[in-house]
Amino acid sequence: MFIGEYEHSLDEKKRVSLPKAFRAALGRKVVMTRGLDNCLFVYSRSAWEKVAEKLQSLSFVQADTRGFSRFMLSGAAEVEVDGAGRILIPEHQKTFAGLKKAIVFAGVSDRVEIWERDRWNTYKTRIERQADALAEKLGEIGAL
Amino acid sequence: MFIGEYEHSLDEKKRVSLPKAFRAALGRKVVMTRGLDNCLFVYSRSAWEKVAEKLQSLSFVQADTRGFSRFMLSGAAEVEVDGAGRILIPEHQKTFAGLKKAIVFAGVSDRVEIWERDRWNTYKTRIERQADALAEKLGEIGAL
DNA sequence: TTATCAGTGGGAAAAAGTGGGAAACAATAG
DNA sequence: CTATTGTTTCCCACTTTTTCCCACTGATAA
Repeated sequence: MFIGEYEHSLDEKKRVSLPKAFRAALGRKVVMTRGLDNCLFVYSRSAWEKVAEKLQSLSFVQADTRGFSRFMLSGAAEVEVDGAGRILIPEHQKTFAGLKKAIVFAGVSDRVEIWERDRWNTYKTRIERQADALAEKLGEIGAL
Repeated sequence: MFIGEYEHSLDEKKRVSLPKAFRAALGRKVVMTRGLDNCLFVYSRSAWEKVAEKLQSLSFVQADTRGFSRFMLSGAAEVEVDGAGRILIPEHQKTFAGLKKAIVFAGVSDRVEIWERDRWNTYKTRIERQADALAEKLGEIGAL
Protein backbone atom coordinates (compact mmCIF):
# COMPACT_ATOMS: atom_id res chain seq x y z
CA MET A 1 0.00 0.00 0.00
CA PHE A 2 1.67 3.17 -1.23
CA ILE A 3 0.80 6.45 0.45
CA GLY A 4 2.33 9.89 0.63
CA GLU A 5 3.73 12.55 -1.65
CA TYR A 6 7.41 13.22 -2.35
CA GLU A 7 9.17 15.79 -4.49
CA HIS A 8 12.43 14.75 -6.17
CA SER A 9 14.40 16.01 -9.10
CA LEU A 10 15.18 14.63 -12.52
CA ASP A 11 18.81 15.16 -13.56
CA GLU A 12 20.16 15.70 -17.10
CA LYS A 13 20.71 11.98 -17.44
CA LYS A 14 16.98 11.44 -16.87
CA ARG A 15 17.48 9.80 -13.49
CA VAL A 16 15.26 10.25 -10.42
CA SER A 17 15.62 8.58 -7.09
CA LEU A 18 12.61 6.68 -5.88
CA PRO A 19 11.38 7.79 -2.48
CA LYS A 20 12.95 5.58 0.14
CA ALA A 21 9.51 4.68 1.46
CA PHE A 22 8.53 3.01 -1.82
CA ARG A 23 11.69 1.11 -2.66
CA ALA A 24 11.19 -2.05 -0.68
CA ALA A 25 7.70 -2.63 -2.02
CA LEU A 26 8.65 -1.85 -5.62
CA GLY A 27 11.65 -4.16 -5.76
CA ARG A 28 14.73 -4.04 -7.96
CA LYS A 29 12.85 -3.95 -11.23
CA VAL A 30 9.75 -1.88 -11.85
CA VAL A 31 7.45 -1.36 -14.79
CA MET A 32 6.32 2.11 -15.77
CA THR A 33 3.35 2.82 -17.99
CA ARG A 34 1.49 5.80 -19.36
CA GLY A 35 -1.17 6.67 -16.83
CA LEU A 36 -4.23 8.83 -16.97
CA ASP A 37 -4.19 12.62 -16.71
CA ASN A 38 -0.67 12.67 -18.15
CA CYS A 39 1.10 11.04 -15.29
CA LEU A 40 3.08 7.80 -15.22
CA PHE A 41 2.19 4.68 -13.26
CA VAL A 42 4.91 2.67 -11.58
CA TYR A 43 4.22 -0.95 -10.74
CA SER A 44 6.22 -3.61 -9.02
CA ARG A 45 7.02 -6.60 -11.22
CA SER A 46 4.30 -8.73 -9.65
CA ALA A 47 1.63 -6.02 -9.89
CA TRP A 48 2.51 -5.51 -13.54
CA GLU A 49 2.19 -9.18 -14.38
CA LYS A 50 -1.46 -9.07 -13.43
CA VAL A 51 -2.06 -6.21 -15.82
CA ALA A 52 0.05 -7.77 -18.55
CA GLU A 53 -1.81 -11.05 -18.40
CA LYS A 54 -5.05 -9.33 -19.25
CA LEU A 55 -3.51 -7.32 -22.03
CA GLN A 56 -2.03 -10.41 -23.65
CA SER A 57 -5.45 -11.91 -24.11
CA LEU A 58 -6.53 -9.08 -26.40
CA SER A 59 -6.58 -9.81 -30.11
CA PHE A 60 -4.93 -7.58 -32.69
CA VAL A 61 -7.77 -8.03 -35.15
CA GLN A 62 -10.08 -5.27 -33.91
CA ALA A 63 -8.83 -1.73 -34.36
CA ASP A 64 -9.82 -0.50 -30.90
CA THR A 65 -8.26 -3.28 -28.84
CA ARG A 66 -5.23 -3.09 -31.12
CA GLY A 67 -4.91 0.59 -30.35
CA PHE A 68 -5.42 -0.14 -26.70
CA SER A 69 -2.64 -2.74 -26.56
CA ARG A 70 -0.32 -0.39 -28.36
CA PHE A 71 -1.09 2.46 -26.00
CA MET A 72 -0.48 0.41 -22.88
CA LEU A 73 2.39 -1.82 -24.03
CA SER A 74 4.47 0.39 -26.26
CA GLY A 75 4.07 3.09 -23.65
CA ALA A 76 5.44 0.84 -20.94
CA ALA A 77 9.01 0.14 -19.94
CA GLU A 78 10.75 -2.19 -17.55
CA VAL A 79 13.44 -0.31 -15.71
CA GLU A 80 16.02 -1.41 -13.21
CA VAL A 81 16.58 0.44 -9.96
CA ASP A 82 20.27 1.38 -9.69
CA GLY A 83 22.52 1.14 -6.67
CA ALA A 84 21.51 4.57 -5.46
CA GLY A 85 17.80 3.76 -5.64
CA ARG A 86 17.24 5.66 -8.87
CA ILE A 87 15.33 4.83 -12.02
CA LEU A 88 15.84 6.04 -15.55
CA ILE A 89 12.86 7.63 -17.27
CA PRO A 90 12.64 6.69 -20.97
CA GLU A 91 12.47 9.65 -23.30
CA HIS A 92 8.98 8.89 -24.62
CA GLN A 93 7.58 8.73 -21.12
CA LYS A 94 9.32 11.93 -20.13
CA THR A 95 7.65 13.60 -23.08
CA PHE A 96 4.27 12.05 -22.37
CA ALA A 97 4.21 13.23 -18.76
CA GLY A 98 5.78 16.59 -19.63
CA LEU A 99 8.50 16.05 -17.04
CA LYS A 100 10.98 18.81 -16.35
CA LYS A 101 13.24 19.00 -13.32
CA ALA A 102 10.73 18.94 -10.49
CA ILE A 103 9.02 15.56 -10.13
CA VAL A 104 6.32 14.47 -7.71
CA PHE A 105 5.89 10.88 -6.57
CA ALA A 106 2.45 10.08 -5.24
CA GLY A 107 1.52 6.82 -3.58
CA VAL A 108 -1.94 5.72 -4.69
CA SER A 109 -2.83 2.37 -3.12
CA ASP A 110 -1.30 -0.34 -5.36
CA ARG A 111 0.72 1.94 -7.60
CA VAL A 112 3.04 4.91 -7.49
CA GLU A 113 2.36 7.87 -9.76
CA ILE A 114 4.93 10.22 -11.25
CA TRP A 115 3.91 13.79 -12.02
CA GLU A 116 5.51 16.94 -13.28
CA ARG A 117 5.32 19.21 -10.23
CA ASP A 118 3.28 22.07 -11.69
CA ARG A 119 0.74 19.72 -13.25
CA TRP A 120 0.45 17.90 -9.97
CA ASN A 121 -0.20 21.11 -8.07
CA THR A 122 -2.80 22.26 -10.56
CA TYR A 123 -4.49 18.89 -10.45
CA LYS A 124 -4.34 18.77 -6.67
CA THR A 125 -5.92 22.17 -6.08
CA ARG A 126 -8.65 21.21 -8.52
CA ILE A 127 -9.53 17.98 -6.75
CA GLU A 128 -9.22 19.64 -3.38
CA ARG A 129 -11.84 22.16 -4.41
CA GLN A 130 -14.05 19.36 -5.67
CA ALA A 131 -13.51 17.08 -2.73
CA ASP A 132 -16.61 18.16 -0.84
CA ALA A 133 -18.83 17.81 -3.85
CA LEU A 134 -17.28 14.47 -4.81
CA ALA A 135 -17.79 13.11 -1.33
CA GLU A 136 -21.46 13.94 -1.54
CA LYS A 137 -21.81 12.28 -4.91
CA LEU A 138 -20.09 9.18 -3.65
CA GLY A 139 -22.34 9.21 -0.61
CA GLU A 140 -25.43 9.44 -2.79
CA ILE A 141 -24.51 6.33 -4.72
CA GLY A 142 -23.56 4.55 -1.51
CA ALA A 143 -19.89 4.14 -2.29
CA LEU A 144 -18.84 5.57 1.03
CA MET B 1 6.52 -9.96 -23.60
CA PHE B 2 7.69 -6.99 -25.65
CA ILE B 3 7.12 -3.53 -24.25
CA GLY B 4 8.53 -0.08 -24.88
CA GLU B 5 9.25 2.32 -27.69
CA TYR B 6 12.61 2.93 -29.40
CA GLU B 7 13.69 5.18 -32.24
CA HIS B 8 16.46 3.96 -34.54
CA SER B 9 17.57 4.79 -38.02
CA LEU B 10 17.55 2.97 -41.32
CA ASP B 11 20.77 3.38 -43.31
CA GLU B 12 21.17 3.44 -47.11
CA LYS B 13 21.80 -0.29 -47.09
CA LYS B 14 18.34 -0.78 -45.55
CA ARG B 15 19.74 -1.95 -42.23
CA VAL B 16 18.33 -1.10 -38.79
CA SER B 17 19.57 -2.28 -35.45
CA LEU B 18 17.02 -3.98 -33.28
CA PRO B 19 16.63 -2.42 -29.85
CA LYS B 20 18.86 -4.26 -27.41
CA ALA B 21 15.90 -4.97 -25.18
CA PHE B 22 14.20 -7.06 -27.87
CA ARG B 23 17.12 -9.06 -29.22
CA ALA B 24 17.24 -11.90 -26.75
CA ALA B 25 13.53 -12.63 -27.08
CA LEU B 26 13.54 -12.38 -30.87
CA GLY B 27 16.46 -14.72 -31.42
CA ARG B 28 18.86 -14.94 -34.36
CA LYS B 29 16.19 -15.33 -36.98
CA VAL B 30 12.98 -13.33 -37.04
CA VAL B 31 9.90 -13.30 -39.21
CA MET B 32 8.68 -9.98 -40.57
CA THR B 33 5.31 -9.50 -42.11
CA ARG B 34 2.96 -6.76 -43.23
CA GLY B 35 1.08 -5.53 -40.20
CA LEU B 36 -2.06 -3.53 -39.68
CA ASP B 37 -2.19 0.27 -39.91
CA ASN B 38 0.79 0.31 -42.28
CA CYS B 39 3.39 -0.96 -39.92
CA LEU B 40 5.43 -4.16 -39.98
CA PHE B 41 5.12 -6.98 -37.46
CA VAL B 42 8.26 -8.74 -36.27
CA TYR B 43 7.93 -12.11 -34.58
CA SER B 44 10.36 -14.55 -33.09
CA ARG B 45 10.39 -17.90 -34.87
CA SER B 46 8.26 -19.55 -32.20
CA ALA B 47 5.75 -16.71 -31.90
CA TRP B 48 5.35 -16.71 -35.67
CA GLU B 49 4.52 -20.39 -35.71
CA LYS B 50 1.60 -19.76 -33.40
CA VAL B 51 0.33 -16.94 -35.57
CA ALA B 52 0.72 -19.01 -38.72
CA GLU B 53 -1.16 -21.85 -37.10
CA LYS B 54 -4.07 -19.59 -36.28
CA LEU B 55 -4.13 -18.22 -39.78
CA GLN B 56 -4.19 -21.72 -41.22
CA SER B 57 -7.15 -22.63 -39.07
CA LEU B 58 -9.17 -19.82 -40.61
CA SER B 59 -11.63 -21.03 -43.16
CA PHE B 60 -10.48 -20.50 -46.71
CA VAL B 61 -14.03 -20.46 -47.88
CA GLN B 62 -14.86 -16.90 -46.95
CA ALA B 63 -13.27 -14.36 -49.21
CA ASP B 64 -12.33 -11.96 -46.43
CA THR B 65 -10.47 -14.38 -44.15
CA ARG B 66 -8.78 -15.79 -47.24
CA GLY B 67 -7.67 -12.29 -48.11
CA PHE B 68 -6.41 -11.71 -44.62
CA SER B 69 -4.32 -14.87 -44.59
CA ARG B 70 -2.81 -13.90 -47.91
CA PHE B 71 -2.07 -10.45 -46.58
CA MET B 72 -0.17 -11.83 -43.59
CA LEU B 73 1.49 -14.82 -45.21
CA SER B 74 2.49 -13.60 -48.63
CA GLY B 75 4.18 -10.54 -47.24
CA ALA B 76 6.18 -12.49 -44.68
CA ALA B 77 9.92 -12.94 -44.80
CA GLU B 78 12.41 -14.69 -42.58
CA VAL B 79 15.31 -12.38 -41.83
CA GLU B 80 18.58 -13.10 -40.10
CA VAL B 81 19.98 -10.79 -37.40
CA ASP B 82 23.60 -9.83 -38.17
CA GLY B 83 26.52 -9.64 -35.78
CA ALA B 84 25.76 -6.05 -34.84
CA GLY B 85 22.15 -6.88 -33.99
CA ARG B 86 20.77 -5.44 -37.21
CA ILE B 87 18.19 -6.71 -39.64
CA LEU B 88 17.75 -6.01 -43.32
CA ILE B 89 14.36 -4.70 -44.37
CA PRO B 90 13.17 -6.22 -47.66
CA GLU B 91 12.34 -3.64 -50.28
CA HIS B 92 8.65 -4.47 -50.58
CA GLN B 93 8.19 -4.14 -46.82
CA LYS B 94 10.06 -0.88 -46.77
CA THR B 95 7.67 0.41 -49.39
CA PHE B 96 4.61 -0.98 -47.65
CA ALA B 97 5.41 0.72 -44.36
CA GLY B 98 6.63 3.89 -46.06
CA LEU B 99 9.92 3.71 -44.19
CA LYS B 100 12.39 6.56 -44.49
CA LYS B 101 15.33 7.19 -42.19
CA ALA B 102 13.60 7.53 -38.82
CA ILE B 103 12.16 4.23 -37.61
CA VAL B 104 10.19 3.47 -34.47
CA PHE B 105 10.18 0.07 -32.81
CA ALA B 106 7.20 -0.61 -30.57
CA GLY B 107 6.90 -3.63 -28.31
CA VAL B 108 3.33 -4.91 -28.30
CA SER B 109 2.89 -8.16 -26.37
CA ASP B 110 4.09 -11.05 -28.56
CA ARG B 111 5.31 -8.92 -31.46
CA VAL B 112 7.51 -5.95 -32.23
CA GLU B 113 6.14 -3.35 -34.60
CA ILE B 114 8.15 -1.22 -37.01
CA TRP B 115 6.82 2.20 -37.94
CA GLU B 116 7.93 5.16 -39.94
CA ARG B 117 8.40 7.82 -37.25
CA ASP B 118 5.96 10.44 -38.49
CA ARG B 119 3.21 7.88 -39.05
CA TRP B 120 3.80 6.52 -35.59
CA ASN B 121 3.51 9.95 -34.00
CA THR B 122 0.32 10.69 -35.87
CA TYR B 123 -1.15 7.35 -34.86
CA LYS B 124 -0.04 7.79 -31.27
CA THR B 125 -1.59 11.20 -30.79
CA ARG B 126 -4.80 9.76 -32.21
CA ILE B 127 -4.98 6.90 -29.73
CA GLU B 128 -3.90 9.15 -26.89
CA ARG B 129 -6.90 11.34 -27.55
CA GLN B 130 -9.12 8.32 -26.95
CA ALA B 131 -7.91 8.24 -23.37
CA ASP B 132 -11.37 8.38 -21.83
CA ALA B 133 -12.63 5.38 -23.72
CA LEU B 134 -9.39 3.62 -22.93
CA ALA B 135 -9.85 4.34 -19.26
CA GLU B 136 -13.19 2.56 -19.35
CA LYS B 137 -11.54 -0.45 -20.95
CA LEU B 138 -8.93 -0.35 -18.22
CA GLY B 139 -11.70 -0.60 -15.72
CA GLU B 140 -13.23 -3.57 -17.52
CA ILE B 141 -10.08 -5.62 -17.42
CA GLY B 142 -9.45 -4.67 -13.81
CA ALA B 143 -6.28 -2.74 -14.38
CA LEU B 144 -7.63 0.21 -12.45
C1' DT C 1 31.10 17.40 16.68
C1' DT C 2 30.91 13.18 14.34
C1' DA C 3 28.52 9.48 12.00
C1' DT C 4 24.97 8.15 8.97
C1' DC C 5 21.96 8.17 5.30
C1' DA C 6 18.87 9.96 1.55
C1' DG C 7 19.19 12.51 -2.41
C1' DT C 8 22.05 14.52 -6.06
C1' DG C 9 25.76 15.30 -9.45
C1' DG C 10 29.54 14.04 -12.32
C1' DG C 11 33.59 11.41 -14.35
C1' DA C 12 35.25 7.25 -16.50
C1' DA C 13 34.42 2.88 -18.53
C1' DA C 14 31.53 0.10 -21.21
C1' DA C 15 28.18 -0.77 -24.51
C1' DA C 16 24.83 0.36 -28.10
C1' DG C 17 23.97 2.33 -32.38
C1' DT C 18 25.73 3.88 -36.74
C1' DG C 19 28.42 4.43 -40.97
C1' DG C 20 31.54 2.90 -44.31
C1' DG C 21 35.20 0.13 -46.58
C1' DA C 22 36.64 -4.16 -48.52
C1' DA C 23 35.82 -8.95 -49.73
C1' DA C 24 32.68 -12.14 -51.74
C1' DC C 25 29.19 -13.02 -54.83
C1' DA C 26 26.14 -12.45 -58.68
C1' DA C 27 24.75 -10.52 -63.09
C1' DT C 28 25.67 -8.72 -67.52
C1' DA C 29 28.33 -7.23 -71.54
C1' DG C 30 31.96 -7.80 -74.60
C1' DC D 1 35.64 -17.08 -70.88
C1' DT D 2 36.89 -12.76 -69.11
C1' DA D 3 36.04 -8.09 -67.71
C1' DT D 4 33.01 -4.89 -65.69
C1' DT D 5 29.43 -3.47 -62.87
C1' DG D 6 26.49 -3.75 -59.16
C1' DT D 7 24.85 -6.11 -54.87
C1' DT D 8 25.32 -8.34 -50.67
C1' DT D 9 27.87 -9.72 -46.67
C1' DC D 10 31.23 -9.24 -43.26
C1' DC D 11 34.03 -6.69 -40.49
C1' DC D 12 36.10 -2.70 -38.39
C1' DA D 13 35.92 1.96 -36.44
C1' DC D 14 33.76 6.08 -34.87
C1' DT D 15 30.35 8.44 -31.96
C1' DT D 16 26.96 8.83 -28.71
C1' DT D 17 24.56 7.00 -25.00
C1' DT D 18 24.28 4.30 -21.02
C1' DT D 19 26.09 2.24 -16.95
C1' DC D 20 28.79 1.99 -13.01
C1' DC D 21 31.02 3.95 -9.44
C1' DC D 22 32.49 7.46 -6.36
C1' DA D 23 31.97 11.88 -4.04
C1' DC D 24 29.49 15.85 -2.36
C1' DT D 25 25.64 18.08 0.24
C1' DG D 26 22.32 18.71 3.63
C1' DA D 27 19.51 16.79 7.08
C1' DT D 28 19.12 13.93 11.24
C1' DA D 29 20.64 11.51 15.22
C1' DA D 30 23.99 10.04 18.63
